Amino acid sequence: MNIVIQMQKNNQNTRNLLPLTNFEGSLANKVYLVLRTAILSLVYHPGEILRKREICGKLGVSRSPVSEAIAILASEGLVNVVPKAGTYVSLFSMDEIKEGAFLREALELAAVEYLVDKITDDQLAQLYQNLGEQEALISGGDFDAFYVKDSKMHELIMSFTGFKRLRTLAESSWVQVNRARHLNLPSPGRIQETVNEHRNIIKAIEAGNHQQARTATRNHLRQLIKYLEPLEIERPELFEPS
Amino acid sequence: MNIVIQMQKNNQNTRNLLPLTNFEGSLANKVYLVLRTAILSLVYHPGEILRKREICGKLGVSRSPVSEAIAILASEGLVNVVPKAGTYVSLFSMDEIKEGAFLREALELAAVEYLVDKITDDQLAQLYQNLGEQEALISGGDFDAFYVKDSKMHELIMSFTGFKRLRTLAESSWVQVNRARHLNLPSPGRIQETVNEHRNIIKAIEAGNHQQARTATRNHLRQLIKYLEPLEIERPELFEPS
DNA sequence: ATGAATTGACTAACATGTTAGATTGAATGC
DNA sequence: GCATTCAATCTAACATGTTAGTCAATTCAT
Repeated sequence: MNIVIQMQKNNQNTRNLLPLTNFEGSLANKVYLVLRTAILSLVYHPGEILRKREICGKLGVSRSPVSEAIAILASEGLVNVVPKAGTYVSLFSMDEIKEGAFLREALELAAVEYLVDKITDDQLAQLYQNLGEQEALISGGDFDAFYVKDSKMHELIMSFTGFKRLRTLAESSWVQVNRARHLNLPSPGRIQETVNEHRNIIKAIEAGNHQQARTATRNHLRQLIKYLEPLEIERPELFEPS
Repeated sequence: MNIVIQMQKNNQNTRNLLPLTNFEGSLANKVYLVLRTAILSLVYHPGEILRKREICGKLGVSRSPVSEAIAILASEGLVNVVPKAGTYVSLFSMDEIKEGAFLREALELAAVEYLVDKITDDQLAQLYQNLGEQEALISGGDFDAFYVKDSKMHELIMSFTGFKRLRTLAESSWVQVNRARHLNLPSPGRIQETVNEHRNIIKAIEAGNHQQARTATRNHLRQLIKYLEPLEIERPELFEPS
């Protein structure tokens, strides 16, 4: 018995958490970002219990900032707090993933349509610059590097509206989709398709065509869901029973 | 000096906070709802400092739940936490109000468009039922009662999508607009117009007309902003300097 | 073997003590 | 009279102690 407990402790202690110094802001905010990163990259598995004391020890902080961090994670839906019992990493839920995709689509469609009338030449140039960098990565097969550029492009579009909370909100809505994305590797041909979809969006914005911009954006965002839907059958243990 | 302080304390102690028992959930959640209600109804004025100790005393709780409540209010943008200095009720910001309106429009347009294809007969009946109740209130001039029905209708639309977070998110986005709304009384004729706009939305959904549903919803949501824009000039002390 | 009851370990929630940084306003120098 | 300094006072942030609810393993009765 003692041996089993010891093994669990070892497994958890050797778990790979980023150091607090990688992040900025209050201690609570740093802890929040550390935990969020760990949950999104599946270092903590869906359904797993989150041990406050272990986190305190590993990060060298007291329970206050950890509690505050967990409260924020709970409001985002990344963890599930059971009063007086424990905090658990949320299981995937296909309903929540679909809702996240819906919210993201709602926000991004509005952003794109807003930009159709208001985008500046400089902003357009930045988008094309980013698109060029994406193209340069097509043949390399470096999915991670490509994904960074991909995210960056969506961030650019959000920030160009000038609405400060929009980006945060979109990312927070998208978070479950983003976590699920880590479960499967993208197919090689998908990168080329993605770049084409991105180009369609930018061109429609440039052309000032509302309807086309909406269609291109919607089409692009709905691709990912297609790849995620089979996961519920392939990895049922990570999903909420429905 | 002592007299002045005493007067301030009296002013604050007689302030009208709802009792904790009006709300449910954890103590922290109750405190959050008490404070949120007070801020939205302008019991606490924009720019005013929020005294934790006073709140603790008045509600009979310790600082922990109050701190957690304030953290959530801060994430919503209703208060402004200055580290090691103080927490202040956020000033109005026309930019934030416009952003709130943008986000709400994005979400509600998506919801309405979603419902155009998926609404059930029973749901439509509920909307018409609500619309009838609105009509009954037109002549009475009871703005508060009408506003309850108005909010209820938008809630219905959001909930009919089946997306659980959508309603919360829309309300949270809208919160600054909602607070600003308390600053001016609606004009009597506006109620009739509002009901007409609501009817247009429902009819477009019923007709299954995407474009018309979008136009009707957008048109309706953009009315309120027109009434709010003059406030920045009429009540500059409540707004952030821009 | 099986199911209910119980107990003990674990946890979040809450209370309270401590620290450090910001603000304010009075005292000081010019 | 006016700017500057500096100390008293305020606050959020953080640490730690306490309480009470939950859960799971084990025991005990059947």
